[in-house]
Amino acid sequence: MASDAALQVEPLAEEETLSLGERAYRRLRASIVQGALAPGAKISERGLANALGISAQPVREALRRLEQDGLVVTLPRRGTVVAEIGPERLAELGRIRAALEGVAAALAAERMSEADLAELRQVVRRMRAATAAADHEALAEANERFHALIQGATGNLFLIRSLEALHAFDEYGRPRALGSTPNALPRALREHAGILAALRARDPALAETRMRAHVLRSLVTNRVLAPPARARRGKSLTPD
Amino acid sequence: MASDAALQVEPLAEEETLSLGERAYRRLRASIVQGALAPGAKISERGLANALGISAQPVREALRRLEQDGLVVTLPRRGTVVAEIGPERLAELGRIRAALEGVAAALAAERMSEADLAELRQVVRRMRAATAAADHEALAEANERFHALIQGATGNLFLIRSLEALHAFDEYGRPRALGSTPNALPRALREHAGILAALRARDPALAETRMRAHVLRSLVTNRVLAPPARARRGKSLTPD
DNA sequence: ACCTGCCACCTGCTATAGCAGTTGTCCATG
DNA sequence: CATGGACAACTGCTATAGCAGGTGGCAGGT
Repeated sequence: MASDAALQVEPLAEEETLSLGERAYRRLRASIVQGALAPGAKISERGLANALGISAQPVREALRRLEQDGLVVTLPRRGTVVAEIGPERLAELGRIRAALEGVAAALAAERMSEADLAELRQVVRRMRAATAAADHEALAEANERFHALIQGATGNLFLIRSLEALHAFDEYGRPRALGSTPNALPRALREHAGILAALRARDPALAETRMRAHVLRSLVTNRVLAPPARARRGKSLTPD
Repeated sequence: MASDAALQVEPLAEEETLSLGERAYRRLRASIVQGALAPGAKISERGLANALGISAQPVREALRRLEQDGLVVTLPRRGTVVAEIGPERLAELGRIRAALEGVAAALAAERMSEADLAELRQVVRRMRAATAAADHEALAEANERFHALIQGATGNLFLIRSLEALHAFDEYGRPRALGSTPNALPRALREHAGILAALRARDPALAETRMRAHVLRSLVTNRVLAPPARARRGKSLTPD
């Protein structure tokens, strides 16, 4: 009787098996970047603890990690507050992310396995279809997979963790123009294809350049970075 | 257990006012990058705790932060082990650091105050004297201050924290050739002066290029990066 | 000798309690 | 009325205790 049931493998609920500290970390991070916790708001370990129905240690652990991410700042024995993140800080983080994704692409060009390259080709193929159908949801998912594949191919934990933390800022603010220019989709597709080509060619420098330009351009269309007015001029010293 | 002997490291510093978690974090990180804790070594929260004479919570907190840095990896309910960091991983981290320091230099070129620029000039002046006198110790200290000033000028917590974590890897391995080429010192001085010039000129692109090249070159002379075989293929940072 | 199942021990993980600074309020005093 | 100081109520921080899951070894059965 029960033996049959014992053979059944658990459905293994997806993400409910995480530690409380990890869940608190993600939840708090989401609350901050989504604006539910306004900048400057005071955070109390105990307060948050019984608000979440858990103990104070996991909360403290989460706050420490958030502090390392720069999302909160805690003054010893005085309190913890949500850090102020203005548009300029957000732009800085975007530029940092662009640089890191560039390095990731360079490393991936050297180390990526053929299997990963094959999956990447599939992803770009899905992107092409989604672009033609203007399926934004599928496009976002494919885009996520695209970058995750490249980052994962590096195998560098520091790089992956850092980019994950930066990725959380993507939905900061968020009245970002959905109705961007109609040629933004095809352009992004071209850029992705170009990155894939560089990876297949095992050209680290080219992959890095293209990836970085892609991320920067995407940040510009999302209004987090200002359009490069004169930044692209010759890099000569301007005499003062 | 066997890690008890490995815990004996430097007196570290006179900072007694830091939290136990913070001290445990730095101490453990130093033990790992200095090789006192060999890769693959098992770390027990309780074991470390009464080896350090403190409770288990600060230790756990430190381990979580080290995990985010990629220095340890913990399998839930099974144990925590020191991550394997081979030469290739070290090279990756060096390239990441070069990219991040480049971004820091670009941001500093835009935001740096005149006071910071003045101090930076003083630091370069000290470097020049130390280079002439071949005073390695003063040179290292000035170098530290040079980079710290630039990073601090960005005011970006994420950037500063990440670079601090990466900086810890500088003394990983460490049989690095002290008797490097005799022209290494003047070259480093020229590079620092060049970076300073770009910062004074408020040229982000140039500052980034020079800073990144400087860090990469320094990593090459320290034997953590392989010399660029096809070095004349410039990594153009400005996308077209 | 070999498999098997149980059990002590280990691990990370969480909760509770209490310490030590900091801050704000309220009453006493000039 | 203004001012200062002590007390109460916070805060982050640390220690202790105990839970749940995983591992290894030892005994008992085949």
